[in-house]
Amino acid sequence: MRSPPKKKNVTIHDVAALTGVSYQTVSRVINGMPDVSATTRARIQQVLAEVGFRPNLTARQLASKRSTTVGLVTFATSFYGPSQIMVHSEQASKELSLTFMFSGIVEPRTRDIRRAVDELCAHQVCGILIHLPWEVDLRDLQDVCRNVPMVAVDSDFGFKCPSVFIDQELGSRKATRRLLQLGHKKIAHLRGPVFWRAGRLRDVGWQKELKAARLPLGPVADGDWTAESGFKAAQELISNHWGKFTAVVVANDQMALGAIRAFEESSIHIPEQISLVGFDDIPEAGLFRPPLSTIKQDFASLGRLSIQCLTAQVEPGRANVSNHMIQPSFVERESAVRVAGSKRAPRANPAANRR
Amino acid sequence: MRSPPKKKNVTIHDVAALTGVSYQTVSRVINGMPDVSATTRARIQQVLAEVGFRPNLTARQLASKRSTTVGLVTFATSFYGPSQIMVHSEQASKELSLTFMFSGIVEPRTRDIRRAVDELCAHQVCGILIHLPWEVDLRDLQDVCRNVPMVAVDSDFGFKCPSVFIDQELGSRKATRRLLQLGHKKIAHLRGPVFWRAGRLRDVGWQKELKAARLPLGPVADGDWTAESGFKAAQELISNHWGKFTAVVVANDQMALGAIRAFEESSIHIPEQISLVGFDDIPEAGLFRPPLSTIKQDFASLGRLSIQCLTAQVEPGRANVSNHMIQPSFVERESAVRVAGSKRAPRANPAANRR
DNA sequence: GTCTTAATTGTGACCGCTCACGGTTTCGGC
DNA sequence: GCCGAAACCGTGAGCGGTCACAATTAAGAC
Repeated sequence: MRSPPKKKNVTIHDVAALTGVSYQTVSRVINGMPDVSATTRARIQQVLAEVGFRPNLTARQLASKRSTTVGLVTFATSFYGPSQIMVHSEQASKELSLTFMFSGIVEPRTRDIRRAVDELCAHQVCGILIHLPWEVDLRDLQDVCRNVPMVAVDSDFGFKCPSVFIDQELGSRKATRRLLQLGHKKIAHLRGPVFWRAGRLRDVGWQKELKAARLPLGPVADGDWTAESGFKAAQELISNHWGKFTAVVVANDQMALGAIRAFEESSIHIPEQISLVGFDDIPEAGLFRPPLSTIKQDFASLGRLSIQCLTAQVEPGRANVSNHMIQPSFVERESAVRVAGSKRAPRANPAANRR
Repeated sequence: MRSPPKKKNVTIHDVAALTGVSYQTVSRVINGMPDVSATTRARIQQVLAEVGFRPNLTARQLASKRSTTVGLVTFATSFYGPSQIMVHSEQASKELSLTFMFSGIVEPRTRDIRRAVDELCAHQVCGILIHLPWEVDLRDLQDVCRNVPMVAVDSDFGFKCPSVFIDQELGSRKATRRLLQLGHKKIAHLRGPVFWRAGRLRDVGWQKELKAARLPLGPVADGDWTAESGFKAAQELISNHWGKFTAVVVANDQMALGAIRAFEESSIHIPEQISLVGFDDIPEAGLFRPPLSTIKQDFASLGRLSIQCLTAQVEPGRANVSNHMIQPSFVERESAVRVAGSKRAPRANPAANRR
């Protein structure tokens, strides 16, 4: 499991010997410090390149007590959101030339999370990104939090912590609102799991938007984010609540795919009979039948802001517990149309939005 | 960018002082070494827990010249395959309690790859996993390869290197073969980009299987893995090659989704008129309309084998340039059926395979 | 020419830990 | 009562860097 003693790497002492200067001078040119004459600097630089010197970052980290590594702990990486977060925060850290350490956890139990955080801390990361899509109470992790800079990425633990969110509730409201604009009055909801933050907040958004419009809540069915669960939930809606809705807000695009299939199997036409809007805007959403109107989350910004929020804690102006909030946007396609018998025609040319 | 001097962490010297023993003794109990009396061991262990001691892995790594970190460099993480590889190799490394470092690259140019590898080496990883879906010639990276253990994950550079593959060609042959079994004689191919290894090999597999059956190659159209490109490619097939195929092997499931839509827009029924088989078995494939018959790749095994292959290089029995090959499997659903006017009925009950 | 100052370069200590030994005890055996 | 082997515990060095100085040299100033 552990690698054996390495074949020797070249060290600054080696190049110092080769150049006939002291190791400190070599260190200076490596770090671009002043106080080295142009000629020796050039000489050293040449040797550096020749021997392919690569600084030992663990040694540097140990000596300098500074780190250029960030860690991410996350969960459920097989889903679209978490995996997007992973990819984009890595990219963002790369842009700032930070190395990226990743620790996935299988079950969001406190001890597993603590283990992941500990592992990262043991490696002396300069900060930790945490994305926990479930709503878990991590108050007993608060001590760890104070020990190392961290930011919650679209996650909410029981305690205050610098964080950056995508406004799930707003996204869901936008979805519902569009349906409202299209004249729908009876709007159902295919929920994600409500012990997921996103699941709960999207549910809340749907509710609030309907309440704001002084409309009753439509029927609800639950899923688990998968297409299969969307299929089943839609069947449930059909058999138990048929006639009680003309549109449905679906918690994510995969479930929407399953739902579309369920409606089709019951010979219910989308969007003629039932309008549908999804959430996520996965790359395939534009090629569903019909192309799916949905809510787009800007994960690239999320990643970038998260890293910025982290580095901000580390640099001069101390930890301003900032709470960024990113607004998702509505993407119009063809799965949601004006309710039958309503006046205005649906806006937008959906064909342009296939992708 | 770099974190400032940390607030002091507890070190083995601290706990040594607290317990009244030498740092070496503390080190011994931390590492579970013998030669410590049960009583002092217990005492130290207690203090260890009390102060929440966390060994500084960078220091340990530096002193011991051993590492427990593996690195992955990869590309195009937004696609299904690469992201699966990322997730599963992380899980596999976690199972062996190795820490996972990740370095994505934006463009598979030699210098970018070299930079990523260098970064990982600088962090003294004990080995590197490389997944490069493009076919790039990395022979001038060979020197680096010799410096640190590495394994190619479903990738082929210009030089010999321990590696583990999924047999793309076989997968494609299996897809084609099934279509053949169903009586199809004119089989088209919606290719992925052929500068991707998987794209090329799947193309080759399709060709070889047809040749083995002494059948002519059907028409071909190219895509770029996206659903949108599959849509366009299928349109091309329809307008330029209609009548010249009764089935099509599609290079991945996303493209298949697009293709299905294209056929449907032209009022061509799947599978009654055209049979289709995809590649990847993405979680949604079972909810396509019709549910997609496809080829499943076992990424979990790929990840596990990759890590094993890495650690094998590090441990006793030296680098046997092993080339594992994982066989993908055919998943029967409903998008491929017996060609019209052919005898036997299609096998398997597709409904059972929805997910 | 000597002194001051700035520009270079070198030295010792140390980061937190491991490694290879070197000391003490303890205790049974004769 | 002495010896030797366990069993236990401690010491010094060093991993590959950085940091805070000290030391040397070069360049001006008078």
